[in-house]
Amino acid sequence: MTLTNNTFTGEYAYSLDSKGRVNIPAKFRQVLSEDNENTFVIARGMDPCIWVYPLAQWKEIETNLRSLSSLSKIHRTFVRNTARYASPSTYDKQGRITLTPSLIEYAGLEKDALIIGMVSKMEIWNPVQLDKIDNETIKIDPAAYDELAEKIIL
Amino acid sequence: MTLTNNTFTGEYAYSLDSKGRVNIPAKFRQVLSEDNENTFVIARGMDPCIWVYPLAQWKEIETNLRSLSSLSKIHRTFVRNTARYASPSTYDKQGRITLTPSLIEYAGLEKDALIIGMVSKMEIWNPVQLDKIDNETIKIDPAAYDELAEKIIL
DNA sequence: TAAGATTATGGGTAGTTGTGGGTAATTTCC
DNA sequence: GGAAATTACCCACAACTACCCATAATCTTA
Repeated sequence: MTLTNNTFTGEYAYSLDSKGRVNIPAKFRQVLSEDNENTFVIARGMDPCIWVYPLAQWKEIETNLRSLSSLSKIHRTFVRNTARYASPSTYDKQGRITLTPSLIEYAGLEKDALIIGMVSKMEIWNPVQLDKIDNETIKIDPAAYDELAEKIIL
Repeated sequence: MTLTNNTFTGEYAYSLDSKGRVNIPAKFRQVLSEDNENTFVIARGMDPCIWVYPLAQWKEIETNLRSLSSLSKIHRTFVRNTARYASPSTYDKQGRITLTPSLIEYAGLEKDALIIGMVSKMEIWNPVQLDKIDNETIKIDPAAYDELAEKIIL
């Protein structure tokens, strides 16, 4: 089964160990292209979860961030909020990355960690927290979905 | 784990010692290219913090400053305020740079120093002061912020 | 189904990193 | 020119992290 490079789908349940390590699903590692150097960049998600980018993907974001001049306050704030919580993590021989205490706290992670493929990146959730968000999602304005329908063909 | 050269991300809590020294995060030192000669240039940030540039990066800024005509009052003021408080600092065997009393005072630094990767430079903050700024950030135009996010984070 | 391979999880150890302080060289000032 | 103060360089220890190995669980394949 040869899936597209650097494309992540599916849901995996792992545990966070006492040293702050979580496994990266073997299937995700298998589709990683060489230029990612076995490395991911973990960052704060927009929801209370951790975003995990393949290194190459993150580098593109970095390039965009570099183009923002620090003379603008909103630029400074944006760069700070984005870069501040981002940190690279190479997976070990067992296929685990180490999360930072700051991100573990942000995502409210305890023993269980749910990893979700988000196509170009992945998310790490506390399963309990995700359930909560899922229930709220039902309340999303149907009109918003209609608007989306014009952009995405399902 | 080889991240892009001269690119800084993440947040690190260190302490300022009695001699005005702070550690430069090991990860930041590792990605420094040779031509920086283990040297940074520290300067006043636009926010109440210290900006720390790799030497090579600062040299580019100097070039840009030179191109600003002194005929304009705004230019003169800008160049003066930028150059005035800038000073180079080479890190010692333990990886620490020495800050100037003037900059320590400007950033309101005491015992704790928070170092933040800002991609092409880093910032040194008094954590208390940064918290304050963070709270003010909420007042930033959310629409402009979202627009930026959409443009930068693919 | 059984054997081998792969995957998930836990823990030990050596090397690295952060922090404090000491000493010699350099600069400043009277 | 010499004393005091400042700066640059060095050493030492404690805490932490990256790397390695071991074992258990799961999947693959013959």
